[in-house]
Amino acid sequence: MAKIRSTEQTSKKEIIHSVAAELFREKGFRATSMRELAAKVGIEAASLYNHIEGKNELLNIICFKVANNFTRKMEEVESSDQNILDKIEVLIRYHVFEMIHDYKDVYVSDREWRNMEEPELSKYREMRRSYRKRFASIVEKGISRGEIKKIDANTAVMIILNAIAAVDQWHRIVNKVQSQELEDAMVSMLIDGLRKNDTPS
Amino acid sequence: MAKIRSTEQTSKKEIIHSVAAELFREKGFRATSMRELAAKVGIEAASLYNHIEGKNELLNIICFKVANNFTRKMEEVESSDQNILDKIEVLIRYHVFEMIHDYKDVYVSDREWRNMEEPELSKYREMRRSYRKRFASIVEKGISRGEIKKIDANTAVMIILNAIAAVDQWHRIVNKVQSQELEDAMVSMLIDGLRKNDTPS
DNA sequence: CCATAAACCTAACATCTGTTAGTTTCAATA
DNA sequence: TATTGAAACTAACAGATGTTAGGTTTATGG
Repeated sequence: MAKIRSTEQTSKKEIIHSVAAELFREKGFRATSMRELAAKVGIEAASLYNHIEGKNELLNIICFKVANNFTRKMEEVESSDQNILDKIEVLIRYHVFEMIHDYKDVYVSDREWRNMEEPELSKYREMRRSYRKRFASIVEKGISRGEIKKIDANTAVMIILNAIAAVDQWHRIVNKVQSQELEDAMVSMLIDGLRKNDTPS
Repeated sequence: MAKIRSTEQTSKKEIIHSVAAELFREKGFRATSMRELAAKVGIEAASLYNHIEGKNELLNIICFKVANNFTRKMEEVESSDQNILDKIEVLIRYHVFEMIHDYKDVYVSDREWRNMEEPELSKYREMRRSYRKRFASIVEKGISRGEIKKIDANTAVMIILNAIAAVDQWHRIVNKVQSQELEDAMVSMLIDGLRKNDTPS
């Protein structure tokens, strides 16, 4: 049917999405042009539109894919019967895992979501808000049960999420340090930061 | 000399810089147009050029102002004779302080510096790299002295800096929680996360 | 081997971008 | 009151942007 009907394993559409995520991460959504994206894929800009709807769609798909993953995990954690600090540890480890295995998309969804347009923008904002709220609820339960030191739950969640969140140097560090070691360091610092000090110095 | 020779206290140049920082923070550097900036200042786009050199200059000034502040503080801390955990606490408190009192600029310098052009871009990158390296050196000394748990120093610095770094919700949280309370929560979580557990559970 | 249709191309559009040129305005000064 | 000069304006530039229109290539199924 076409020059390359459907490439070996990954379709051209997938390639475009992957290259787009890479460029969005590297230069930002606004700073990435369709001509640049096309060039990196190996075709002309106009040809992109045989595979995708437009530039905005590329960003939308990235953002909602990531948001859905985290929402799904949150539901799983909420319905488990672990104690609070274990729940938080599971969430932290999941963030690190996603960061390592889906780096480009997680980074882009975290830094470039503002560039979405309505109505997707509002929907994404709401998912983000909801996730943080549910995370904070877990922390608050931990405080009331005495497992977690008295601290503002929203602040704690903000600290945790940002600590893990997108860093341009993340992948560089992953290559130096073992990813398992990184995950443990993250958990160690953040969980110990939450834990109530039974033996204050 | 002119319609408004020099406004009450703040010059028009200062107003432009302030509005620019606000827009850059809210929408990003690339997504902010000179016409939009001008409209918010209350003049035409071309009139901006009576006060500033261009769009890039606006970003350069913001980024280097912030970078210089942190570099200065780092020198101060390095030459003090506090113990390691106190040094780190001072740095964390300074980050929080800057974040609260110079929110827009700190946020922009953290998220939008990529949009600078050479040679400023390289210079800024180097300042950033240097700051993190010096921070990591402090952490490493803390580890070798046994004040800090064994942890990869670069990872720890990355966690700390990102935990504090630009959050869109930062100022909203500041309004709810007392800023002093926020600072203490930050220090509590991050310092306890570093501290060596003498009494492991 | 021909019809098909996906995938590519070139050309162009309308709009937005940062910036410059040249002109006008007007309060302060001489 | 005439001169001055900062600060504003209008108009326009040159280039980049996302996207569309319309024609061409190419591999395949009948």
